[in-house]
Amino acid sequence: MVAQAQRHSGHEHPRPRSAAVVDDIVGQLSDRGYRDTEPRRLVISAVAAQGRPFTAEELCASLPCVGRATVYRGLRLLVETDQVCRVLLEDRELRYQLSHQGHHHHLLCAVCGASADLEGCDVEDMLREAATAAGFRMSGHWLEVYGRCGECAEG
Amino acid sequence: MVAQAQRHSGHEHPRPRSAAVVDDIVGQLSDRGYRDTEPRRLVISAVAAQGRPFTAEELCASLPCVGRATVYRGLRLLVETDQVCRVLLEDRELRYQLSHQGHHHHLLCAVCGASADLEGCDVEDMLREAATAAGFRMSGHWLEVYGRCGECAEG
DNA sequence: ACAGAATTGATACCAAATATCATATGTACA
DNA sequence: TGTACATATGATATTTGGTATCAATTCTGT
Ligand SMILES: [Mn+2]
Ligand SMILES: [Mn+2]
Ligand SMILES: [Zn+2]
Ligand SMILES: [Zn+2]
Repeated sequence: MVAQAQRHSGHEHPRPRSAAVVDDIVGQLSDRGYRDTEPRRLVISAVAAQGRPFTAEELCASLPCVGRATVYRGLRLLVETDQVCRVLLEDRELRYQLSHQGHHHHLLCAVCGASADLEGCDVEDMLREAATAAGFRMSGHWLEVYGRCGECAEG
Repeated sequence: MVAQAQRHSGHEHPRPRSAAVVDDIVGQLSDRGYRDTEPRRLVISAVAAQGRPFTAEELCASLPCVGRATVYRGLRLLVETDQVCRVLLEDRELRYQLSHQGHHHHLLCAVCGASADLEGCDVEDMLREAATAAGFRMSGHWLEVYGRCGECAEG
């Protein structure tokens, strides 16, 4: 059974102790040898403040005091360390959001941009089997699911 | 059961009667009101000549006598009319290949770039169910499967 | 043929992202 | 507590992939 997990929508309440989230992520990075810098904290803080999937450019716009290159680098680092996951919209626009760890996929609302995680990827076995049947050895997959969230489906 | 379909690899023999493929596609386009033009035929012919997923830029390079805009427009038209399908690599590079009709997904070899179609998308029901459980109404999905083809898996 | 719509392609333009590289800053350690 | 030096930053230039313009050309139906 695929279970619904964290919802990311503009309607939810502000994340409790956003500073704690930042400290946690900075800590994880420190453990891996990455420095604790002011611009980095600003990027992480801005990421944590987003209510729904955001673009790199949106993040840049919300961080006028941080260089563009630094924002992009920070985002890449966060993705590489699994702190942030990438979300691909139907029009191929790339967005990001805080990761809730582990391999999972996204339900994306085409109307309001909200997303929900589909944790526990049950398609995995089916895909591996199909890949084997085709003579392939599967190493991974990418899946995004598009539709309308409950609110946007009404009307 | 997900079945293996057409293989697209550099190792296969040249497609028989490539001209027939072009005529067929031009015919389909004509039926929909699109004109039979020389540049269009050149684009279709080049598409049909590819042995594996190709980028728009690669196609442009192989068609120095056709304008870039025309190549892009031709490719877009072929995608819109389901003659060609889009393939997304792990690094987000967008490629194209002749479509074997209907909704399906791709098995992509990370080593040699070969692809195989997974026809009959059995994940559909599972995803719709999961989406419903999360309060979404699913309208579509995008799935790519990565790995190694039989040849590249050896060694 | 002809008219008129569709198509083309040179060019300009745009957005997203990366490469450069001189400067600034964090961290380990003497 | 200072210092050395690797790491990180950010202004800027560049690259990549793709779209908008628009005058000229080419199809297609009559
Ligand atoms: Mn996610
Ligand atoms: Mn395909
Ligand atoms: Zn919505
Ligand atoms: Zn291969």
